[in-house]
Amino acid sequence: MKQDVFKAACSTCSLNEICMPIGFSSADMEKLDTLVSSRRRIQQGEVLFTTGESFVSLYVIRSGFFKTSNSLSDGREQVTGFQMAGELIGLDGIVSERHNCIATALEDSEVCALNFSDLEEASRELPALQQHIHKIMSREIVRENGILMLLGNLTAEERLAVFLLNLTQRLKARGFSESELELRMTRTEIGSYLGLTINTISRLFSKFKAAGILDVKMRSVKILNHTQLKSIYSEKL
Amino acid sequence: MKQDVFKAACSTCSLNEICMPIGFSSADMEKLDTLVSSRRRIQQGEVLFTTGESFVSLYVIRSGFFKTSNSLSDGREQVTGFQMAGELIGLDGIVSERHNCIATALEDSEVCALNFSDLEEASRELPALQQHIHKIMSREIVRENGILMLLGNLTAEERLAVFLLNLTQRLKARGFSESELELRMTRTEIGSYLGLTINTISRLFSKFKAAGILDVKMRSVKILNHTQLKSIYSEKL
DNA sequence: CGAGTCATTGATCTGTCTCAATATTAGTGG
DNA sequence: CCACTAATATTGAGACAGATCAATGACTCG
Repeated sequence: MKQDVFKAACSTCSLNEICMPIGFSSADMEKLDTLVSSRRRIQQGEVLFTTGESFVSLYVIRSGFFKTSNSLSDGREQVTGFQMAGELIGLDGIVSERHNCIATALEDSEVCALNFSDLEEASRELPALQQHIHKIMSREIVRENGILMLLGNLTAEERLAVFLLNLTQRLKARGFSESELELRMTRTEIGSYLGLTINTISRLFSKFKAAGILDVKMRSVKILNHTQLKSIYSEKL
Repeated sequence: MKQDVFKAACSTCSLNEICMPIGFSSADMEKLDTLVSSRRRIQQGEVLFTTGESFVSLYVIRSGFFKTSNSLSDGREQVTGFQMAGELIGLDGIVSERHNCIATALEDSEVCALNFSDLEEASRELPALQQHIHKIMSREIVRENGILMLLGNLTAEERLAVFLLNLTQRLKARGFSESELELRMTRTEIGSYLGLTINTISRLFSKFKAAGILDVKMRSVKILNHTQLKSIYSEKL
């Protein structure tokens, strides 16, 4: 099962998160179609936008996988999120009208650009769209709250468990297996996201493997014991 | 200099962040005044809203000081932010229509409740308001990105330095001294926010004091050497 | 096949936590 | 105004999770 073979139909595609909030008439849908100003293909490793660039559009991932990150002047980076098909990137650019992070494709991807001014205009006429935008932004705030909790309170083991469960849950919502996944990111990137080092991540994978919780072969991960993985952190959350 | 003696006039008051984005006619301003459905006084230690409560309004802090936090089932809490006059709380409630954190007053405070449905309705007619709301939400996302960076990459010393500089900067923007401040939160709360323990915070204050950077007497902090405080982290950010 | 990137694993080190004792402050009622 | 109590803060000693350093192994791609 691969993550890069999504269909293009709107009803099943990545856009549905933003295009299809409940309560949309087909007339509304037509209006929405005009918002998608362009589609872009982004190759693995390519940067969709970067810090400081002027902000024009939000991007919905149509297919593929991205990371968002910030970098410190000493070269280190902080990964702030991983996004998959159907998810939106670029919200952090609104406040200053400049992008505030780096969005990098972790596999060959396709995105739809949504001109933000147009989106604002359309949302004035479509309350359902307006509400949807607010909810998406609020959801991002809540998501980041969750990571704060993770970085502030959880042990390395717990963090990796939460990370894997979150990934598989999102994949499941997209119709993929919840027990097998192909990691799109390096150990270093996972580590940065979780506030840990590559060594610790690697050791934890080995540990989980030894405990019979996972089967890990490089980027391919199989969850053998879902219950046990959950129990690693579930007493706390 | 105290933080609880803000004037009530709209032009200088806490509301100006949301009420006064650039480009507002006085007719627009009138419409905005109707949005403020109620004012509430919250005593120190009281909870303004808590996780799970149904979300109706955003709150602008008119005077006082709040913390927002989440709690884990084992009793520990993660402080996700400290808010002062003019700042907005409650954005995390939009997505699920339930509040997603606990907002606690750290001193006697006064807030203005903004009914969110009314706000959405008004923003359909006032593009400047609409844009302002989007920017406020985006700013919150960027703010949290900054904390992720802090928790993921900085040492304890650097975290406390960033924390103090951020606080004084915000106080300065409100007309207060940038070198003297009265902490409204406990060491434990600072620790939770920065992903550290009370012991570490206390030790750091002592260390900064010994180094001549700060003068600390319980909750009252004086910054003696701003440059040195900045230099603790500035090479990285 | 070779070079480069990425991952694993061991040995050691260190920053921060934990535990515990003590000091300071704030609040309460007599 | 003072004693009593609870909450908060400081500080030391020791422990430990995760970092760092370094060597090796595995995979990828031209």
